[in-house]
Amino acid sequence: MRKIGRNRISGRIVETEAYPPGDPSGHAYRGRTVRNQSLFLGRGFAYVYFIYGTSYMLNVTAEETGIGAGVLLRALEPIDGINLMKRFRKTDKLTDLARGPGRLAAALQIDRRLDGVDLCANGPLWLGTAVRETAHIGTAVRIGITRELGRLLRFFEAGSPFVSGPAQRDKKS
DNA sequence: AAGAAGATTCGCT
DNA sequence: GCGAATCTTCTTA
Repeated sequence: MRKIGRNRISGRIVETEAYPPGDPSGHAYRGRTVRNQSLFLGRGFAYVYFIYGTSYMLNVTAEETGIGAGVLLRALEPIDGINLMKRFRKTDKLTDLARGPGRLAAALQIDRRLDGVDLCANGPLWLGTAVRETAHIGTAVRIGITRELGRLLRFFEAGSPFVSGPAQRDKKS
């Protein structure tokens, strides 16, 4: 859920990737830095960073205070504020509004100012409640990383047209 | 102090 | 499918 002034933008999370403690591909692997300090805040905080000179990424922290770990939000199924998302994303195509982590952040107008926000509090960005049940959750390898390639730490709602990636194959099935 | 790599996206072929 | 765009951080000299 995202609140900008009087407007609300929201979507169902349909794709995530886990970056657990000790993962060499995770940003917390080499310890706390100025950039990644939000990862160590405790559970349920936002970790936002800028990458490739083009995109912001949004993570939800996932471990107790002092332990760096997070879950990357990779795709949303748009629910509220669709017209606003279309404006932010400069496209009218529903399935392109938040399919991919950089697009998701752009659709919700997320930048560094939201780094460290408590996602379980009354603020500009938070985790809401499910609007409906999730279909079967598929499992696959993570996208765009160069280490720990074999681990099945990407999760997505099977069959959803709002999920990113080449073929949404469920490696586990 | 300089260079390379990075949890990506977009436009063009 | 391929390469450019473009900023921040970490590594190496």
